Amino acid sequence: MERKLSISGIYRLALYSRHLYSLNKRRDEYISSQELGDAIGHTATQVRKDLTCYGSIGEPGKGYKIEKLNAVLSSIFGRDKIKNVILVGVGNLGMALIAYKGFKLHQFRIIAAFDKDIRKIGRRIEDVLVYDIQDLKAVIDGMDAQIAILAVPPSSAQEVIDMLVSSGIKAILNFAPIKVNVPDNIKLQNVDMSIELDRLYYLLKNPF
Amino acid sequence: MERKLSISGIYRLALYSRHLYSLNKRRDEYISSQELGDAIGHTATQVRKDLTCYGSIGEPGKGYKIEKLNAVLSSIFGRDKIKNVILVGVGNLGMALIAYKGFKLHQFRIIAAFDKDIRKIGRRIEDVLVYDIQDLKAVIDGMDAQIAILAVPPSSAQEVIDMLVSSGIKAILNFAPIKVNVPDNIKLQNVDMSIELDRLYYLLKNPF
DNA sequence: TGGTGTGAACCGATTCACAGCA
DNA sequence: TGCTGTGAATCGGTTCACACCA
Repeated sequence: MERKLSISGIYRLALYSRHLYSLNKRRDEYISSQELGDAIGHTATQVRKDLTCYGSIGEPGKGYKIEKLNAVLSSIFGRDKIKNVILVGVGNLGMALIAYKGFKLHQFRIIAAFDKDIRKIGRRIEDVLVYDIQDLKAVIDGMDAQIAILAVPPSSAQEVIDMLVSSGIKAILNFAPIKVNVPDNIKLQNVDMSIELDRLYYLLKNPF
Repeated sequence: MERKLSISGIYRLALYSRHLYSLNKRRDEYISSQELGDAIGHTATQVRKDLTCYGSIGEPGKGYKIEKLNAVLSSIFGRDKIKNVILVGVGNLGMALIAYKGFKLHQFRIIAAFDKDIRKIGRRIEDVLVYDIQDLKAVIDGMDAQIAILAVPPSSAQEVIDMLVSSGIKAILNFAPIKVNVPDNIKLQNVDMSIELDRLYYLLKNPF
């Protein structure tokens, strides 16, 4: 049980886990690092390096026992339990996120939404109730939610982040295209969709 | 005009560009690598290294002339012109993307949307007309669009990608959580929102 | 003095090469 | 023979240290 997994290693681990999920019903008992690598677009060596972080799961000459590997990865990503998530910002993006099937598929469940717009508060979107952002702390107090998705305009992002942190949220997925600050002990992941377009445009204009 | 910019370097360059935008009206004529670095969360050295890729823009003892640096970065990211983008998949996410202000802000404009659902075809969402995906090639033939945003379910992602490629699209921003294959000359950028949650969950459970 | 530009050193991640086990 | 596990080599990106310029 080493502790030597790069940031992109986590990414790959999640991809391995998903791939195993997708071939759940397959008859083969084993999968090789080569096949797993091909499936997600990485080298066999890379796969083996990543996987040895969690002990010697593979068997020389045979490969990785699918059931066993699946169990290990599922445990790492908590696939066996439902993970509660809250959403702040019920605009277009927020609503799309509530409806997004991908979260449910991986056992993430949005259990509450928050907004500051009176017209939205009290509404129910796909079973998710929208609360007043002012009641954030009170509402999530009894809920076991450590992760928040932030889909508010850039102008109020930092303010809401501070509220989340003081309400006990431990990890934030931020969609606001702005640099926000969080204390060291809070995990932050930014998704900036328009900057991805910038990158594509750059690659388009600067071929190499 | 070196050609030595890492993949994350492009990212940072876009951030520099945005920061300059945000202080457009500032009186200072110059900005130092230190200040620019602080603003986006990187070191001054990193900023200087990144910027020298595009020639000696800075002035020793003074810093970078904002106007000049802004012009260089704006040119790199085509901030001066409107860039046409098409969207495929008008579900919840697709609609949210059409409404997303961030794209407009950076001069990306969605000029056409496509879906295979009869009920959606012909509708107009925020000025964007939804076409039949079957008509993809014919519709975009006269349009100057090289970038596509893909927001379809995983099951049809690869099929649509192939259509996009054969219709002349050169870069794709893919929101479908699945590994898709494109020819070498096509630029691809994946955004997988649920895998970001996986990562956050991992960081939460494996503090280091 | 204050700040850029840049070769050299460093460091972390990936790849190579191969020992060892079924 | 086939495939894992892993030290060693390599690669690329970041940081350091400093020459140089206003």
